[in-house]
Amino acid sequence: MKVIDYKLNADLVRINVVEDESDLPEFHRFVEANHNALGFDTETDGLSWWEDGFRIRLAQFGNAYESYVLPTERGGQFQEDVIKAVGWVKKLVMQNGTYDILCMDRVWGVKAETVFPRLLDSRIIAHLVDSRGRKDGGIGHSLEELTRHYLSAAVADEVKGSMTAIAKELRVKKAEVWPLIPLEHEGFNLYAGMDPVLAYRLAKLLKPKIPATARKLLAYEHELAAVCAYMVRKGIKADVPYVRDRANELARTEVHFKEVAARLGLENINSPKQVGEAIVARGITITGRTPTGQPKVDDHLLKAHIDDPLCEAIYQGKKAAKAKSTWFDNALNNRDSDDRLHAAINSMGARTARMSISGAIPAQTFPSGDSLVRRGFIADEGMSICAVDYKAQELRVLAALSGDKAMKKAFREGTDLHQITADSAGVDRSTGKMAGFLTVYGGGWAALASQAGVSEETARRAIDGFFAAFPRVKEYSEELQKEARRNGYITTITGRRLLVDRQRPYAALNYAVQSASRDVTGRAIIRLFEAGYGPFMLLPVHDEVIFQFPSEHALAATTKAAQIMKETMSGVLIDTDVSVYGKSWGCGYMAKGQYCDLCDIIHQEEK
DNA sequence: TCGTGACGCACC
DNA sequence: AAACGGTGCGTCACGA
Repeated sequence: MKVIDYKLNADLVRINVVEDESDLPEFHRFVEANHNALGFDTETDGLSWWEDGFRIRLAQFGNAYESYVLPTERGGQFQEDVIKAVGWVKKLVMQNGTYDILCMDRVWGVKAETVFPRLLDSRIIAHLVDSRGRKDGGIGHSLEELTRHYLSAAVADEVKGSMTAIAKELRVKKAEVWPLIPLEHEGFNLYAGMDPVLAYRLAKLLKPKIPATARKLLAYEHELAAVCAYMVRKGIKADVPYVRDRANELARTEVHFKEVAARLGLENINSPKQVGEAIVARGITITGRTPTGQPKVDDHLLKAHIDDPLCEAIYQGKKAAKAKSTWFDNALNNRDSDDRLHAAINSMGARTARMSISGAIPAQTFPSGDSLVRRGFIADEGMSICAVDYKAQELRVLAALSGDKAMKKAFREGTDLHQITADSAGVDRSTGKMAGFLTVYGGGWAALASQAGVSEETARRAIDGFFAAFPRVKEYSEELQKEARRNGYITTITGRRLLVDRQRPYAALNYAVQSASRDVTGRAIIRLFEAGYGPFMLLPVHDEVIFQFPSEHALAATTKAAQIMKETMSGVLIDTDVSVYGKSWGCGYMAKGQYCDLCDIIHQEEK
């Protein structure tokens, strides 16, 4: 046994590094003495846990004062004893436990279902205490950020710095250090050994800080994280030939337009500076400015001058390059050995707790107008991709939360809400629609004018018209702002405390609506799981859930799922829509008349 | 060389 | 009176 003593403020923390099998009895005694609750963490090869040959190099258990580091990479008794301890400890305190649980499931075959019920996640607790990231003026939710704020800045610096120093020592990039570092490296052992201690301490310290109204969310958030992890574990099959074809096609497009740009004297289409200069040189005036005062070169400008060959080349070239790398290369590079892709779902991503879906399946950014990207995701043999989405989820939630009579009535009777706004304001429907959405986002007439491309006067009329049609919405927003000014935070309908910036009280309405909507989807995901839909759920995307069902039962099963997902909030039905796509996710996004080579049919309906 | 901020763009 | 909310990611440009 190697012992490292470390000072955390006034406390001494002892890190015991298991070196050979004769050290294991002492580890057993430690686990037995602490079997009610222990901090836990692993150190792995990297982040791509789905790759063959991926290793869990170290596993660490600890309480507030002591930890044990075990070299699981050496397999045998070390790995076996860690698996036993993981199965035995009543409460496992982890920082972002989803990651370690997925690793253990994949690498060791420790079923995630056996670990999640005993997880206490310090990140979930921290989010319920203060949902803001560091950039938003909060503490943040990473182990380093939480340690720095709640425990010790010195320890945060040292632990973070230690891996940077080791990378330097080994002459590799920081991201490459994990598979290379020797298991017995003392700095690595220290870094590893402190993690479960910090997670354990943070959970203990932060749990009492959860606002009383939000305490009931703790169990729910852990369940939700678990169901999301099960979806991540399963993954979605990629249609590799399709994805490869698109990547190659986009590469050709990119090369072509880069050559066009080069002939016209522009070296780098991705450099905003170069692009700006080149466009001005062609006699085009750039009026827009970025927040830092630079000439604004964006989609809007390029589209306005799409007749200019250089503008067209920049626009098309950039678009192709971005699409290729973000969606197609990403998919090809992150497949597992069965050509499945595994998203990273952060079940409490945003400050409103809205989930984020990123990594190998950045579903949040998939183009919604066509099948280009979604076509690359296919159902398993004999299955069909299906989806249930909420109809105008945020507006229905707004109706429920505000209690606006007219808005509730519109949803009850199925009348067109945006037309009501349009009629009230004397504007066209699309402007009325934008006024509604923009109001939920806290926007005003100026934003509407620039976004909808209408005059300031029309924009003012549209916003006024929206509030005239739905007067309770304005009152509700004002009530929330008052609450935010008084307390510095609002409490959502589910009891979540959301801090509101003093300078932006108008954001309170959006927070309330966005967060309540997220919880509508979150509760639905748990109901689906409890009803036995777990094996068929593939991915949540904000206001929808993607499934695959056996093709012969697809419509019936999706319809049943849609029933389960529906709920009534303050008398407003948060209604759902059913979609049965086909063999690929893209089948639902195909244009009318477009032929689908997978399903071997011509699509009749436009999305 | 690496990390980070700025920017732009894909979404809900 | 007015106020554009929330993400992830790729690239460039800059500074430690």
